[in-house]
Amino acid sequence: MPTPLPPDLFDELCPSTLNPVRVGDKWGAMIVRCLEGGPRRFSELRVPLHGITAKSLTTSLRRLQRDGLVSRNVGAGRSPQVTYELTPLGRSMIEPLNDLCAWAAEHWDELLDAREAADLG
Amino acid sequence: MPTPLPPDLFDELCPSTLNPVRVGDKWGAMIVRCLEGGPRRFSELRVPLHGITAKSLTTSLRRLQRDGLVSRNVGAGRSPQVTYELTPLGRSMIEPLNDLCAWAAEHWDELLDAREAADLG
DNA sequence: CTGTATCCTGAGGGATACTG
DNA sequence: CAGTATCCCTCAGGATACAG
Repeated sequence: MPTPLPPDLFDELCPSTLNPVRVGDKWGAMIVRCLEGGPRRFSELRVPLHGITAKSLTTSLRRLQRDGLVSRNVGAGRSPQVTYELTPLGRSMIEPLNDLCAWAAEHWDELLDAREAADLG
Repeated sequence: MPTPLPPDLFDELCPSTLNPVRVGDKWGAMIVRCLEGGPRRFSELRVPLHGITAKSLTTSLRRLQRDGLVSRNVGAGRSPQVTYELTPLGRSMIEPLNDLCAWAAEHWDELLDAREAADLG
């Protein structure tokens, strides 16, 4: 049962981005986390990852599919209806991934402060 | 108290690489893990990360320094003696990072199989 | 030993336009 | 709606040579 996606998951100042810890390509970890709540449609994923182009999202999704983390399911209607979903393997990644995100969130201020201090000196 | 570094930490087929899960830049996570055992010298780090050029290692180390994860210490001798060490912040990252590495190691075969199957079909 | 400087190539990834 | 096609540009990062 999907829960609503946040409107703006990707924000340079948001700890959930895992910045400066990037997992996979630029969007990989974010997409996995977006799928934690359940299957999502292509256009639905673009909202929280605001700024992502269709091309980039496609590329990242294909990459996750290739590694067996995400599955692609095509609906039966006349109009396109495609959902993406975590595979069991993908779901198994959620816990350690969220833990790393939690670390980033917890130490976010320290990371920003260190970076700011380094950029001054 | 530093323990010996493995001679070949970076291997495309080695689960410790976190491939296809890349943290930070190409070498960031590997370096952090190399420093888990204690302070290391520049040239010492190049061994397990075999293949890394001085330039790439410098770049990655500077990046980790900038984020406050690694500190750089210059020895007092006449000849250059530089060691790199995890900061408290860097050490706090070890646990979630190792957990993610453990996940990759545990599911390594599945990841490789999925990739191989995808590349065939 | 610990880097820096320079060159070079490929991959990442955004913008835009177009398609079934 | 869910992509694909094309263009283009930046940055990561390897090779090599050189320096303090």
